[in-house]
Order: sequence, then structure tokens, then C-alpha cells
Amino acid sequence: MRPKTAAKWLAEYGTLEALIAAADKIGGKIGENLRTALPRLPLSKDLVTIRINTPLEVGPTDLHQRQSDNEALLELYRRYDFKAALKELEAGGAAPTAGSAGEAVADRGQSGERGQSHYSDPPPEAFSAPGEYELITTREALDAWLPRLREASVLAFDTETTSIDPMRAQIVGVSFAVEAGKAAYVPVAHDYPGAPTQLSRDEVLGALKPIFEDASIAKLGQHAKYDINVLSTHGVNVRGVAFDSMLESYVFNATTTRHDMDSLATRYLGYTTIKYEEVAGKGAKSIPFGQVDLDTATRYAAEDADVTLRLHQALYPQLQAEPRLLKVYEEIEMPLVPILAKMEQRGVLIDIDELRRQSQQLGKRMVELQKQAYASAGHEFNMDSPKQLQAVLFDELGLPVRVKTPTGQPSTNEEALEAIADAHELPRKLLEYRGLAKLRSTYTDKLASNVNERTGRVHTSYHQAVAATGRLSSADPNLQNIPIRTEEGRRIRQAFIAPPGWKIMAADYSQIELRIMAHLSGDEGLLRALGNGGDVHRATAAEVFGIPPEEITANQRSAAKAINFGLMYGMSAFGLARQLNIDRGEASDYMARYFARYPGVRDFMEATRSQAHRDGYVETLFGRRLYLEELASRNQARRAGAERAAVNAPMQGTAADIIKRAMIAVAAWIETRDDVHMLMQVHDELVFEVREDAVEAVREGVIERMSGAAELAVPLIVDVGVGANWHEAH
DNA sequence: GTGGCGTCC
DNA sequence: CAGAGGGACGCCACT
Repeated sequence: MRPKTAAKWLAEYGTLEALIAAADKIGGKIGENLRTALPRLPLSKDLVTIRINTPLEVGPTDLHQRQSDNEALLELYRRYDFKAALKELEAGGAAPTAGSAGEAVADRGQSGERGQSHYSDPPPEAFSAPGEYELITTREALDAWLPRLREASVLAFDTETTSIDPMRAQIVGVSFAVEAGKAAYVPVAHDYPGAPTQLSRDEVLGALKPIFEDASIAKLGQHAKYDINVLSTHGVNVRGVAFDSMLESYVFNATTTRHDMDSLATRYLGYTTIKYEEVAGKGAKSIPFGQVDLDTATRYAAEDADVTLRLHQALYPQLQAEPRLLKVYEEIEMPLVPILAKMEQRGVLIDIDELRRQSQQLGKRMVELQKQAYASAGHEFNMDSPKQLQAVLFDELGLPVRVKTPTGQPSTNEEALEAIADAHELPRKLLEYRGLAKLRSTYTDKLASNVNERTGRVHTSYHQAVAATGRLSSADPNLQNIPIRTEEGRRIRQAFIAPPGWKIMAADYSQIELRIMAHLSGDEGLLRALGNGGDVHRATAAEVFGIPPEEITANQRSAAKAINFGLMYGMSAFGLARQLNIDRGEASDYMARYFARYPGVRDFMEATRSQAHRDGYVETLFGRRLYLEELASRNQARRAGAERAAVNAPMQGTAADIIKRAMIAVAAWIETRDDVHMLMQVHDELVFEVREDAVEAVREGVIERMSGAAELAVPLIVDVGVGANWHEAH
């Protein structure tokens, strides 16, 4: 059950007056929909009427900041094609108004004309919170709410727990809001001296379960995946999560760094929320939420649900006004939420003994290297400290400084050590030590510590609103940067295992970003090189060097590969030269030949840059949008960086869209099977555990759905590997 | 909290 | 002329 959109309501009633009259007659119900449709309240006479008719008082957002109130009103009318009212307003003119809006208009001069006033600084006015927040501690009070929850057009909910790790969290209370300003908190496990009697967790979850599990009741959360996971560990399988204010903000403008509720409330509602630290303290002095007194807890928890609802009312209409963004939100991001939740809950089985064995081996070798390094330097020092390393290498040993850090210091990174490795024995020792130290601290030891004692698995968190391009990210632990390049690192993957009778299956897209570049650019040469199904880099080398593919040398192939990848990142001839360890002239020559053979690629990149400068954003194939504020920067380096990002984002972002679509298709297919689970996503790869007897069927089904996730001008090729562990599956 | 470094796609 | 490779997460040292 979705609320009607503004356009539908206005179409139905014809005039704003008629709509308001209808709202008056029916009262809250229409008011609810109206609020969803028109969350902003321009200070015009017409909309003051709405304000009176609805309890909502959302602060002005970007629309009002960058335009006068009357202009904002006009834009709303235009957006909803509300002709009669528009004419009326035009007759009265749309003179700019004074005050904060005027300042914002001035601010707009920097970027507004290029559409970058899409969002702006926090609005000056707050809505008049708090609303009516009810504390529920009796069965009667809870029962009185149940029908309201069922009948809500959108049910906002939130859980309060004992941990930010959903796999370990215990629920201490649940809150919900059904209309702005009307929210409730149901504590179930607050325990402190003098704590009032509360309903039990079992009784409350038992009463709410039919509602949470009813897919026809549209639910809303802020970062709902967390609450879905928490409720899942409590035996409640949440369905029907149709909205998530965090993802609405992310799709609306992914460039905004933070999409947490406090930031969003400030930004879009002009409202300062109660901070968690204010009620529970922070650091060593913090107390569990269950020890927060019920009055304070109610103000905090009910506000969470209330603000979530208000954010949705502010953000969702803005998405509705952008059909392509709305599609990304409704058809990609929201369907992905329960899928990611499931992957996180399932986790990946880890062979912890294997990790321990590897850790010991690494430690042994590190001690040897340490001794050798001390002897080589003539004294002991901390090999993990770049600062001490710098003193030993460049001050004491007097080795030449070939590479500097961005702050101008002599660098001790891999490139720097390689550059002086022939002049002294120490750099080699350091290089090997560094590699091993990295493997042990970041992978073998850390991964082992992340294994959940209850499940024997690692349960990563996939962050859905972090990467500006639309990619997912993974944390705690990060499963998207497990080593693969070197054999000793790659062995870490031997610890990612399947249970007895099951296999690990890894399915990855072959050169997906290159294929997207071919598709978006339409370059005939590149399309041909990718359409033939052969070795793309070899084919590129053949084109660039003008010789048959079979005569291409290893060096020529790797040069072509470096160009193929480098171009997608906006690399220059200088960068290519460094990458391939050749001189700049040669690198320029390669790139010139590349562009001569693939002129469509050059044109596409140039077109992307100019479109980005014109609009202030770039888009993926599916309409996901990335704003690039720094395109307008006066700082040349920043501007150049933004241009590279502008060229890269459509490819990286389209790849992200495609694999997300694939995940949705695959998840729908495997939903009714009990012989396969999707475990991991690593940008162009999906990893499953598959029962042995189902391997062939699943291989076929997964390839079909991943390949079919987009129709490009070149085929989407998927490679599949199967093995006892992730290492073998590649 | 920042800088340096290193892992992945 | 200067600067020169996109997007992440996380470890360690150091302030």
C-alpha cells in the first residue's frame, strides 16, 4: 500500500482548493497523503492552509534555500503539472523574498546555475518537535496501537539494542511512527534501579511479528537492514520494507558523505536530533541503552521513528520528481536490502585453524627478517614505523630519495623501496617483512578474531550508502579486499570454506567495466575486440601495434592491458609511463595509437567531461547520478581529479548497477531453493555456497541471470569456478 | 584524528 | 606551467 503521489491527487481534484476542501472533510487520512506529496511548506497563503490542516511542520529544504518562497511554490506546481494554480500564482508574480532564502540565492551563484544547488546547507528553521511520544508498558496500550500500525500508509519503525553489531545485538525496545509527530516506544528490557515494569520481549515481538512479517504493510526505516538483521536473530522475518530514508538520501545525492539520521535531520529538516551519546554517554562512561530511564529513552527512541518518517516525507517526493532516480531506488536499492541482510546473516564459514597455521608461519618468517634487518641497519628499530624507517634508510644509510609523500617527506612505500633495492640489502628485507606483516595483522589474525563464536562464520556488513559511484563496500571485516595477487596472500582464501557436502562457487564478470566503456562509447574497434570472445588485451595490443594477435609479446599485451585499465581511471601518459616503467615519450606514443584506433573512446570521454561540466553530474546507464562539486573548483588539482572521477563514474557505477540487478535476479531465483546461498559480493564477483548435488544447476542458473542483468552492445561474460574453498574456486 | 601504507575491484 | 589513477577499508605509528 503506497500513498498516492502528489500528481495523482492533484489530477483527481483539479485544483488545490478542491484538494484542501477534501482534506478538511476527511481529515487525517487525506492530510497524511498530502503531507507525503507536499512535504515542504512555502510561506505562501495557499499553503498556509495546508499547514493548518496538517500537523506536519517540516522545515524548508533545498528548494527554499535556493529560491524565493514563491519561486519554490511555482516549481512545486510545475512539477506536479498544476496548471490552474500556476496561472493564478503567475498573475500575482513571484517576487523574491528577503531573509535566509535571499542569502541562499546569493550562495547559489557559485554553482546553482549548473544544477549543483541540488542540496545545500542546513535550512534555518526547524520543525516544531517533539510530537506526541507515547511510552508503552502495558498490553492494553500495545493492543491499542496494533490496528494503527496495520492501517498506516507507511509504518516507520526502529529498534533499540545492546550492540551496533546486529549479529550480537539484543533488542531492548521497539519504536514506531505512523504519522509525523505521533510515535511510540515499547521498552522490553530496560533494567535499572526503579525501572517500571515492562512488557516482555517475547510478548511484544509476538504481537508485532504478524505485522512485521506482513509484506502488504509498507514499512520504512533508517538503515533498515540493521533492524531487519536484529529482528531476524530474534525470530522475526521482516517483510515489506518499502522505504529507507538513508537510501532515499543516497540515491538523491550520493556525494553527500554522510547519510546517517542525525546528518539527514539537520540537512533536510533543519532539526537537531537527540544524540545517542546524550542519553547513553560515550566511551568508558557509556551505559547500555537498557539502563537509560524510560522517559529519556522514549524521547530518543520515538524521535528516531518520527524523524525517519519525516525524512521520508521530505525525500521521497523529491525522488518521485526524478523518474530515473526513483527507478534506481525502487528497482535496485530497496530490493537489495533484504538480500544483503540475508547474506550478512548467513556469513561465510571460516577454517580458523588454517588461519592460525598461516599466522604462525608468517610470524616465524617475520622474526627471521627482523633479525636480518637489525643486523643490516646496525641497531634495532621499529620496522612498522615509516618515520623510523625513513631515518634509517635516508639519514643513516644515506640512500637516495626517489619518491616523496604528498607532504614532501621521503617515502618508504613499495615503489620507494624498490627504487633503492639494488643499492642496499635492507630494502628487500623491509619489502618482504611489510608484505608478511600486512597479511598477518590485517588478514589472518584479524579475520580469525571476526569469526562469530555462535555461527563459526564471519558476518560482514555491506554498506549500501557509502561509495559515491553506487558500489557496495564491506566492513567488519572487509571481505572485498582479501588478497589474490600474490600466492602467499591468496592462500588466505583457503580459509573461506564450504560446509561438508557443499562447495564454494565464485562467479565473476569478465572485464565488465571495459565492456561498459565499449557500450557507452559505441566505439567500433573496442566493440569488435570485446565481441569476439578472445583475449581482449591481446586484441587491443594487436590494434594498437598493428600486428596480428598471435605475434603480440608479453610486454605489448601488458602495455595494452595497462592502457585499457588506466584510461578508465583517467590516467595520463605520465602515469602510464610510471606504471609500465617506460619513458614518457613511449607512453605518449602508445596512448596516441590507442586513441587513433579507438576514436570513439576518446570522443566518449570528452563528451562525458563536457556533459559533467554542463550539468554538474554524470549518470550511469540506469540513471544513477553522481554530483561532482569539485568540477567547479578553482584548485586545478581538485578540478582535474573531479574530471577523472566524472569519466570513471559512469563505468564503475554502471557495473555496480549491473551486479546489483544480477543479485536481485539471482536471489529471486534461489529463494525457493535450499541448496544454495549467496554469501559475498566483490564488485564484479558473486560467491555462493552450493550443495554438491546442485553445482551444475546453480552454475547454469547463475550464469544466465548475471549475463542477463543488462543488455549491452557486447555480451556480458561470466566465469564460474567451484572448489572446496574460495582459493580453489578461482 | 591524521598520515603513510597496502589490500581489493 | 604544474600535475600526473577511479572507488573502497583498515592496519600501524604518532600527535
